[in-house]
Amino acid sequence: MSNKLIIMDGNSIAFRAFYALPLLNNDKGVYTNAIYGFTTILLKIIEEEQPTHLLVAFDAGKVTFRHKDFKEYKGKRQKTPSELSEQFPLIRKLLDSFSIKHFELEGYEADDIIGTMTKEADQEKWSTKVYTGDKDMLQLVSDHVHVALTRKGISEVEYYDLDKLDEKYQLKPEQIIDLKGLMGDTSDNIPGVPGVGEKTALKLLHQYETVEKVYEHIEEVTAKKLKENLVNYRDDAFLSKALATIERGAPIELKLEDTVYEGYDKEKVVPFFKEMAFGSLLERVGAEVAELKEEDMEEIVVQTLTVDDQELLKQALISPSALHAEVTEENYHKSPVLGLSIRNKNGLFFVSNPTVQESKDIQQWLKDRGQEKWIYDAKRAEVALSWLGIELEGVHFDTYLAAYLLDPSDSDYTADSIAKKYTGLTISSDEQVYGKGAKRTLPNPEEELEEQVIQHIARKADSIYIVKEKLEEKLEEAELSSLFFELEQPLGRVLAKMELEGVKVERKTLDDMGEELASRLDELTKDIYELAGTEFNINSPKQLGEILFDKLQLPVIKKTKTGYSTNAEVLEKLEPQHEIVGNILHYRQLGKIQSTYIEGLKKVIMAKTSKVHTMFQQTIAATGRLSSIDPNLQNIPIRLEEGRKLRKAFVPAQEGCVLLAADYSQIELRVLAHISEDEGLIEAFKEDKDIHTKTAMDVFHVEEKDVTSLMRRHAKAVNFGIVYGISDYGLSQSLNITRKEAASFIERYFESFPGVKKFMEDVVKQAKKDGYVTTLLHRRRYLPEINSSNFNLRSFAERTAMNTPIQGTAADIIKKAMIDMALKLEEKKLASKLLLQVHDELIFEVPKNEIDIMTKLVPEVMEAAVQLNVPLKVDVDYGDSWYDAK
DNA sequence: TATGGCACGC
DNA sequence: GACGTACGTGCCATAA
Repeated sequence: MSNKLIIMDGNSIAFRAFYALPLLNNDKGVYTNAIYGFTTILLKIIEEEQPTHLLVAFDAGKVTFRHKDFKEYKGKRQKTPSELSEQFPLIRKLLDSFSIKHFELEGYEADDIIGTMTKEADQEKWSTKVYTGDKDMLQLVSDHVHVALTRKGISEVEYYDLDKLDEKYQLKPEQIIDLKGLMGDTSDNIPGVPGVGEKTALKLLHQYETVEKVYEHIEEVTAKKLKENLVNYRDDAFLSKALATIERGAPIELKLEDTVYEGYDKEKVVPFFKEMAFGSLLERVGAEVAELKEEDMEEIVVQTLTVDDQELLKQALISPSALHAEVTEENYHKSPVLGLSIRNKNGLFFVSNPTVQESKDIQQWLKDRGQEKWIYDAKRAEVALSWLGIELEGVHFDTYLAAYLLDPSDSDYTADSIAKKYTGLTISSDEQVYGKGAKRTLPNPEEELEEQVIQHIARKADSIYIVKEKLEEKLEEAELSSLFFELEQPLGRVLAKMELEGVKVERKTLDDMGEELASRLDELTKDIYELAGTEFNINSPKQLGEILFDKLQLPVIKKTKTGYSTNAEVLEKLEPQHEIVGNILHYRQLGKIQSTYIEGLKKVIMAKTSKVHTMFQQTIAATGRLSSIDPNLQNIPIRLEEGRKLRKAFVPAQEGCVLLAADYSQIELRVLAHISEDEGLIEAFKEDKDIHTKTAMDVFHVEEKDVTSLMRRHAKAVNFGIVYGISDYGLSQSLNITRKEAASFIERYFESFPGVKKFMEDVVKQAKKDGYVTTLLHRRRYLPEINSSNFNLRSFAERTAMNTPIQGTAADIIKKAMIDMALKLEEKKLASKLLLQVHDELIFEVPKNEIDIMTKLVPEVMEAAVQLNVPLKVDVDYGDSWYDAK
């Protein structure tokens, strides 16, 4: 078998991994992100390359022979953050556990070790590949030696052989040194020639091949400034070239054969992964240890309730009890309930679906609000049971919502991970029991369940019973109890009723619109094919890119990582250049309406009732906002008339009703005025000024009458940026201006609203100190990256610190308003119903005889949801469809 | 089946 | 040493 050697540039890969991944730490508080990333790459290499020999080279010592020639070498480089340097010993330990050779040599860099080893390997004609993030290494490429450069992220790499190098730079490997000699390298503090970047350097090298030859022909260089710089910085050019040259004859005792790799021993790797808490990687190396199957778990005693066993029913149906309803389908509006489990001081009980349906005792207990229940995802249980005609009341504690409030940035609130996270208790996940993806098989709800499934369902109630106390304590500690008991849990009930009520959507209206769209799309398609001179899939960005930029030779504005960018922003710039572009934009617009909204909505209308029943997700957004799925009713078009017409299909379900929409005007900016106590902003809202115009007046120092529409548009975008926490880059994108200009807009905004500036500074400081930010109602969001040494991660966390109190408080307010409104409707015995929430807007179905009272009541209640130091303002309108309630 | 590009809302 | 920029949902195409 032929030899295959892989050499990893240890420092470079570790750096890459460190900066590509968030600062993970394991349960001991040790940072592990670089180790984790390093391990993923390593596993990938082992799997994909199947090397016979493996070596990891590290830098050693701060001073290398390069410093003798140039003491500023790597001078400007910031010192390695401690969060990373502390991970290096563990990376070595990782390699030891894999029985992989690693090597370092005092006074030399990893580059030189790699240079020397690859030279030997090349002579022996070993197929060799170097994994690194350092472009310099491209100088090592030869027939036998290839280089894999890490790209974005950690696992994406780009492979270089001689052909690829020629294709990309039209250079030979040895010319990489010349390239760097001319252009320098700021990260290593290698000077190069001022004013010479990659483009110029490549041009020179394509013409003259080497630095030496460039100087031999220096008189031929016509560009005056360039020639001057080349002449003046001649020494730097040669020095830089020397510094960039990788040593290929370092005094290394290591022999090629010493790097032999014969596979790793699971017995050694598994303990290390466990120590690092690399759960997912354990699975990847096939550690059976992680596979806790239901049948392997200790069997627990579960008593199955029957309709007649009064004695057992008496034990099971008490207060308080943990209750779990196994609702298996993702969409709980159309899911069976496999059964219930109950855990209390008397033990653990299971109730099959037929028993639930039959037993009046159980149903009575379920709807008795005096019988306290602890539950996981009460809304799911309530809605699914409700579709079966069974009521659920008396939920005192929902572990799902509690886990969300305790850490709203988490992405996994499955019952098993909550149990694991808060009590260390291991129970099976649904995936382990039912399988996932195509292999997911759910038990037939008509048939008796297997013991394994009953155990699984029972264990969930068991875990709820155990984890509840812990969660309750934690909520109290984090001052989240009232948010939990008075806001989030009651809101869950309100949402359940909204979802169950559903919204009527007229299929006929959608059909008609769909037909018209289809024929217009047909026309557009024909025109586009005609203009393109060929038929292609307009929906494929890849094919579209080829047509626009290869065939029609339109200028490339932006690239994505897979090819040309063809998004609306790009197309709008190209629109004047070719007739086809406008057609494509229009096609996209109509196509979106057709596929996502017309066809998408039709799929989810329940035939019987003509209604759609969304699911409001209460644990997704870290700011506290809701989201809506299946269908998403929070993104129905409104901006453009063609899409807005869709709203005509959303109508009252009941005869003699209208739809009423009430939206908060500028709620986020009012919240900002309140929190920041900025005088100018407060006054603007007290006087109910047009806030964007007011912003423009202050930022551009003009009178109201002199505010142009452009100024207002810019001011509006700045306000938008403040509300959504976008960066100067984001603002520059949305206004199509330079980043500098955007930054100066933001600066001028802060000058005009000093209170806002102070708030932003204070909240970031506070977040750095406490590690989290809060909203008006104490919602909390942790920002572990706010003290990161990584500029990007830190900046992002800082913007989040500024934005979350604003957006989160707005979310608190409308949630409170929803609860208040639900109470009001009940109290006043009104027949009006709350149907939808769209972040700052509530939609009701209102009988005509209640229109007068509701148009008054809804704004009143919404505006009084909380008291701020500026008024809240609500606009209201109603009509025969959502379209007409504008 | 997973991922990327794109577009809709706030 | 790298670099990517409110969020969430859902569609389509494409690669794996």
